[in-house]
Amino acid sequence: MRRGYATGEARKERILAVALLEFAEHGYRGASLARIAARVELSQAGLLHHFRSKERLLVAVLDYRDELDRRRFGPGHDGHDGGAAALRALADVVDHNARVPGLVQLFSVISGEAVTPGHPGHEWARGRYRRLRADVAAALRAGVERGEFRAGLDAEAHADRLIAMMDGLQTQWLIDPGQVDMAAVFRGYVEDLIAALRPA
Amino acid sequence: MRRGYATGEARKERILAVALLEFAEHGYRGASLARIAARVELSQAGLLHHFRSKERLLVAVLDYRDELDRRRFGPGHDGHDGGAAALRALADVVDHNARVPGLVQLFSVISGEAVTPGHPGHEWARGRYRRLRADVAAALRAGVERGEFRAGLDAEAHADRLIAMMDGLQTQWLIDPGQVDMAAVFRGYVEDLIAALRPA
DNA sequence: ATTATCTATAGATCTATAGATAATGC
DNA sequence: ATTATCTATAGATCTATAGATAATGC
Repeated sequence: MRRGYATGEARKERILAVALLEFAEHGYRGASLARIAARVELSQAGLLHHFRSKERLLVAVLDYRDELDRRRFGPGHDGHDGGAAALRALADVVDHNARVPGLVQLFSVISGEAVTPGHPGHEWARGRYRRLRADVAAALRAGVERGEFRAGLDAEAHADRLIAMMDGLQTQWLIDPGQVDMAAVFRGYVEDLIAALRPA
Repeated sequence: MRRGYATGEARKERILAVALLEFAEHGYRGASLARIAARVELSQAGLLHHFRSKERLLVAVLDYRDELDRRRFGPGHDGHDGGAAALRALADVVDHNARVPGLVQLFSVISGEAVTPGHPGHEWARGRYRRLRADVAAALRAGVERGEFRAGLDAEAHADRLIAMMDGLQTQWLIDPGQVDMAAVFRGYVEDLIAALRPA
C-alpha cells in the first residue's frame, strides 16, 4: 500500500466532506456531481477520477461516516461495557450528532431513500441496522448479566425499539426543529427504560 | 362546483393511485412523470393536464392518502374516545398500513426526502406531525381524565415517542422486512406503555 | 364552452467516458 | 509509471409549454 500523492488524499477527504453535505441536502438522487465538484473547486471529470461513479461516492461517504460513528458506540468503547451505561452512551451519541451539521440529515434522507431495493444505500442501511441491533442487544444482555436489568427481557425487541425511537425522533426533529427536543425526549425514553428494566 | 366529465375524474383517481406507487418506489426526485403517464396509458402532456406540475401531483397524492388515513385514527373515530383504546387503535393502523402495498414506503421515503426545506413534501410532513402529535396527546389526556392513566404524565413527550416509534419501526421494516415484526414490536410498546401509565 | 388528449419540442439537466496534458514519486 | 487534472462531448434523461384536434356537457 503506497502512501504518496498527498494532494490526492487531501482532495478525497475534502470531496467526502462536501459530498456529505450535498447528499444530506438533496438526497442521493437529488445531489449532482457537478455541484459537488464546483464546491470542491474541481471539474466534474476530476471528481470522477477520485470516485468512479456517483454510487461509489455515496457508499464512500456512508462508510466514512460509519467508521467515525462506530467509535462512539459499540462494545468496549466509551468506557462503558454494557448495561445502563451503554444506553446512556447511546443518548450521548444522539446529543453529539445533533451538533454536527448535516449528519443527522444525511442518515434520515438516505435511510428514507434506501428503503427502495436497488438504491445504492440499501445494503448499507441494512448492515447498519443489523450492527446497531446486535450492539444494543448485547449491551442489554450485559446489563442482565450484571444484575442491572431483570432476567428474561427481550433484548432484540428492546433494541429495535431503541433504534426506532432514535431514528424516528431524528426525522421529527429535522422536519420541525422547534417542536421536538430530540435529545431530551430520547434521553427521557432511555431513563424510563432503565427504570422499567430494573430487577424487581 | 360542476360534476361532469366523469372520465376525467376516473383518470385522476387512477393517476393518483399510480403516482403513489411511483413516488413510493423512487421518491419524489426519482419518480418520472413519463413513467407515471406510461403506466396510466396516457401521454405525459395528458397527465400534466390533470395535475399542472410534478410538485402538485405529489401534494395531491399526499393529501389524498392523508384524508383516507385520518378516518382511521383521530378523535371520535374508530369507536374509541381516547385512552388506552386510542393507543390500541394506533397499533391497528400500523397493522393495517402494513398490508397496503406502497403506503408505508410512500410515507417513509417522502418523510426522509422532505427533511430538506424546500422539498414539496416539507409542509405536508410538518403538518402531519403536528396533527398526529395533537391527536395522540389528546388521546393520552382523555385517558387521564377517565382515570386510565396517571395524572401528571407528559402527554406531548409520550406522543412524540409513540410517533417516533411508529415511523422508526416502519423504516426498519422496509429496509429489512425479515428482521423486524413491525406491528408486533409496536403493539408491544403500546401495551407496555399502557401498563406503565396506569395510576398507582 | 369546457375538458381531455395528443405530438412536437424547448431548454435544462445529468452521468460517465475519451483523450490530452501536467505534476508527482520511485 | 502513476496520479491528478482538464476540456469536450455522447447519450440519456427530465419537466413543462405551445398549439392542434376531438369529445363532452350545458
